[in-house]
Amino acid sequence: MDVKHVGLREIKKRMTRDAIAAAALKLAEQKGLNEVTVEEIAREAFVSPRTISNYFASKEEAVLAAGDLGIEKVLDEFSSRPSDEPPLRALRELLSDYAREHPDHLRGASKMTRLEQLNPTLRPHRIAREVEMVEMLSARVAARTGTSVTSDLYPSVVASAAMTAMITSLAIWSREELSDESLPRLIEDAFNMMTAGYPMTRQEPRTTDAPVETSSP
Amino acid sequence: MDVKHVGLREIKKRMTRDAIAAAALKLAEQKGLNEVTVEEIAREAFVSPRTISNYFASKEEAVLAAGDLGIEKVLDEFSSRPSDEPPLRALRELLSDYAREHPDHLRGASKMTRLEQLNPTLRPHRIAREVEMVEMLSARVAARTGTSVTSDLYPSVVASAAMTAMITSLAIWSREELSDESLPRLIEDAFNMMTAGYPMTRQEPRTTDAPVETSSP
DNA sequence: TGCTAGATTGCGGGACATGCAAAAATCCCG
DNA sequence: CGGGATTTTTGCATGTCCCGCAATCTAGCA
Repeated sequence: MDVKHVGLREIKKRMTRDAIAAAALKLAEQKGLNEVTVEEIAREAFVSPRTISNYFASKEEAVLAAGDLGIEKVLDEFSSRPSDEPPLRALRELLSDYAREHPDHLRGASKMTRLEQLNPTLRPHRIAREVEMVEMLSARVAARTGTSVTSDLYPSVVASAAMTAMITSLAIWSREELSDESLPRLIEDAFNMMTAGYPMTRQEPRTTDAPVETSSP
Repeated sequence: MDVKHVGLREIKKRMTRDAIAAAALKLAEQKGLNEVTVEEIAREAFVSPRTISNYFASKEEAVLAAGDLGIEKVLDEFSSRPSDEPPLRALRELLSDYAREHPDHLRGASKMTRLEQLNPTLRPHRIAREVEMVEMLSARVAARTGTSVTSDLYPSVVASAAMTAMITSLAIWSREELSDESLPRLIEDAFNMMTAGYPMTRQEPRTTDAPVETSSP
């Protein structure tokens, strides 16, 4: 009586939800989110405007739902790792692996970043979602290390570092239009930088202003 | 012709702005932000509702403006430091000093955290402001170290780490209702944890659950 | 098939953000 | 000191949005 019986109900619910999100994203990409009304989204998704309000608190959240990172799984994998392993090492592995295995998904998520620059209204909501992730991750880190989220710095600081590694890697990867293979490297670099205590990088020869190579093969 | 002539105009502008923010904060503390209309805020601040829209894009931003961290100055001080000093060391000094010298101001900012838990609508906006700070700081770090915000991980990662140190310290300091003197220590601890490469802290004796000492001298 | 719980819809009200133009306040220079 | 120029404040009107409520429709199950 809990999460059992994934009946047609739940399925259809998720379908309409996805339909709404997809419609919102599509229209936002076409015209810019400000020029899109919920009524249009409703038509595009074959639902009533009222229904949209039932699923999302705002247009923004609808759009955001379409470009989700899908990292929840990573969280679970993290928890089922040997707990004597340093959290940041585990997260480095998990996140770079994730980037290796789902580049397409992350391409989608980075499209969202573009959209965001075009529609500033999206920013607050997207960032809020990130912070939610950080909080969930903090809880797991705390559980793993026997520390407290409310009174110890450690879990939040570590979780935030991991998310930062992911996000800034994604940002650079997207801005520079790099290849799929380079994202995992970026993520690992970011984590390494952190676990090395943020050494001042007297510019490495390549990163400064000369592009690695032309990105297209 | 730039920032000169701080005429009566500019002064009054800032005054009304502050008045609006203060009014919004006061009412939000009383009734919860959702139960407060812009019209009420307008009455409380002796302005027209329309004027509020001239200054802030939403109620939320008005409230937020009242609990600002006021770290802009720190940014400037950061830029005028010897640039051979590692950024995180400089920021550790600057931010812990800031906490030492303006605990009252930070108390105010931490009140905002409480309000936020009561009014979830505030979260996105507040976090967005934090990210703005990170971006400004990233730019300064980049300028300092000769790296690029758009193509190097370093500046964003460092800036984000610093802001994380500040924010999580504030959060714990506020939740645990610690003394004024313990905030700078927390901040320094956070930075030290980072520059030490996030060692797994098998709980240090004091931070876990025993308060440092009674806060009153 | 028929009953029940859950989902969708329509309607209506309250609130907000924004453009525009008029009115008030401030500034600057003669 | 005074009057024109500039900026800020204000009122009004419009379009949109969010949400509560009640009615309708649909899936689930006996």
